[in-house]
Amino acid sequence: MATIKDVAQLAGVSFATVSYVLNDSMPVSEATRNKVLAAVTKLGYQPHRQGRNLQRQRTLTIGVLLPQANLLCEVDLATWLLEATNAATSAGYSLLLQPADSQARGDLADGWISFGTPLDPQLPQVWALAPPCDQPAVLCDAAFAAQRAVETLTHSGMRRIGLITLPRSIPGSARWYLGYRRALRRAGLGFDPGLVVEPAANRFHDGVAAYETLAASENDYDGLIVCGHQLATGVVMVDHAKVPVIVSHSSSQRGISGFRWPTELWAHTLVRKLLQQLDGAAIAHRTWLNPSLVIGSLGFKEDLDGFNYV
Amino acid sequence: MATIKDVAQLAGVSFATVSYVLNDSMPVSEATRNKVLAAVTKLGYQPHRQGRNLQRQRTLTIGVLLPQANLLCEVDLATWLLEATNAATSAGYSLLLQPADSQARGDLADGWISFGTPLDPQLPQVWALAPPCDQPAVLCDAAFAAQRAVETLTHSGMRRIGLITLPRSIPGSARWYLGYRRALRRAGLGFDPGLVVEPAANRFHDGVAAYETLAASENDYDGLIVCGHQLATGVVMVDHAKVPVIVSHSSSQRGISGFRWPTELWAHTLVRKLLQQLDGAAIAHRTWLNPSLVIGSLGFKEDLDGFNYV
DNA sequence: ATACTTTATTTAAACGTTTAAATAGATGAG
DNA sequence: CTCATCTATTTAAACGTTTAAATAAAGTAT
Repeated sequence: MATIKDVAQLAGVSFATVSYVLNDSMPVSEATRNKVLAAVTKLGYQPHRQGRNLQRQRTLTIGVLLPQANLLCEVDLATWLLEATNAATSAGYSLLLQPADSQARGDLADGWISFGTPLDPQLPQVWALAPPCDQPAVLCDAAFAAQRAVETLTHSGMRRIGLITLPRSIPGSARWYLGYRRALRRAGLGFDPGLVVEPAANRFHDGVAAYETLAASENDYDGLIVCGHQLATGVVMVDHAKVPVIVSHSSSQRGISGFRWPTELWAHTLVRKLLQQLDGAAIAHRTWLNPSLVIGSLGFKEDLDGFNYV
Repeated sequence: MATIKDVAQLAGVSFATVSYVLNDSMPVSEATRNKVLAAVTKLGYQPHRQGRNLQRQRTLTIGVLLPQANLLCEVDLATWLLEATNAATSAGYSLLLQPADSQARGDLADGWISFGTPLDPQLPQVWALAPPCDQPAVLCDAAFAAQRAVETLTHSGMRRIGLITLPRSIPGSARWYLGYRRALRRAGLGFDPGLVVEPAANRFHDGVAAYETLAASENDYDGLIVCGHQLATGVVMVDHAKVPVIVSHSSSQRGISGFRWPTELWAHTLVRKLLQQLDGAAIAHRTWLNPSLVIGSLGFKEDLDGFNYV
């Protein structure tokens, strides 16, 4: 592995000059610059991260605090990580994984991000140590989705909207409920507890069970919202498409309406914001990213005329 | 952030002595050792990773090459990463994420691992640069699962076993097919192409379609194997439980038999092996981890007496 | 007591880089 | 021709650690 000294020797200059060329931190004559660059390419020289960091007091690394369990069932952690990695890499940084409950964060990274939204009151307790409070707040809110779903249905004339929530043990579940209630209030509709079913767990057949509970009850509903990928799969399986259904995750599986979560954009934005913050820029206090509703082809669009959401 | 010099000063010794105490690399008298340790705890000193690495030529970091798409549909990348992180952290290492197609790997990490199995011939082409060929081979093979599934069914007297494979576009799909054919051969059963259906894609309703194709064909089958989580969900949804079914992923959703993939153990073992390799130990050429078959309660166990797999 | 060994500690060099300060070389003004 | 000014380059210190080599202090054999 070639060092800066090898480059300097080959180019016949001092290694400080090489550094100046590479960092543009001092004026260098055209002639020497060319000599240096030639030597760099010839040797395939790449600056040594550790050595550079030692001086600059920068690690060129972004830490990711990884919770022991996937906190956010709206978004796929793998996709999120991949996109965060891409964003970091293209800025010359790399991503360092650290368990959220581990001790030493210290000087391993210049800044820390975490996978999760600070909105849910349940979330903080998952972090053993203090949460990364200086993380730029990029928010992607399930309450928005719930609200949007309700609005979509009420704009189309529905008045009694059923909700199959996530079990309350799941972080983030409260946001769905919150958005649902808020939207009902704003639409001037009353809240009927009989229209809300909370499944026992977040699995396929819990969705089926919840759906059957709702259907068997005397509560009539003319629209339905289902949270959670697994639950929704179960519901869609047994649903008779009598009323419009909106699920938490758009899926190509069937023509059901659902949300597309901006996972990639979210990760990307979070990393970019952090980098800006590290550069000393004052960043926006909060950035909101909204899931978008994808209208399906099945049992909904056909029933509703004048429907203009995309 | 306290440095080793601060500790040395407080303890009234040279900073080399501090280093010796902390690394046990030279004999130190009991008295000074105590003085040093007291100073360390008092200042909350933690050795600076970068500085240490510079000298040791070790980064104390393991790189993970992250493919742009999840290669292995048997295993959840998030779980894998989390466990790998835990394993690395407990050994004092951290995990660094790098896109598989990025250029500079160089000196960012002491060793590299990747998510994927080197068994499938399709896999290498996903890596833009050379695959991390010195990665310890910890293998978790879908062919084994397929084979085991066939054996389980044939041991119970089934003779005509249907297979809903993964689409061949998906890396790893070939392993299922391979194991299936191998097991048939070993069981002395002929191969009937009519019993194998390859869905168009790896989605819920492709599973449904594949199942219906198989059911509608004139080919009778007395057992069924379904690969892929999504496909299996679809199949299970429409299956009438007439014949025993084994799916690729055990799931608590319903009492269907399926495999549990040792994701955590896999990640853990891979990291441990790499660390041993870095320490200069000669490690086993290949380590095999096998998925275990979880027998479900539905439509299978009841039909088969004398069933002793767990 | 002197020389030799052993043990505990310190000094100093090294790792690969950046960067402040020093120096050399050229240019221009007096 | 000398001095000051500017520019291009080099020297050397620094970052936080490890570790080989040097030193000091003590113990043991002669």
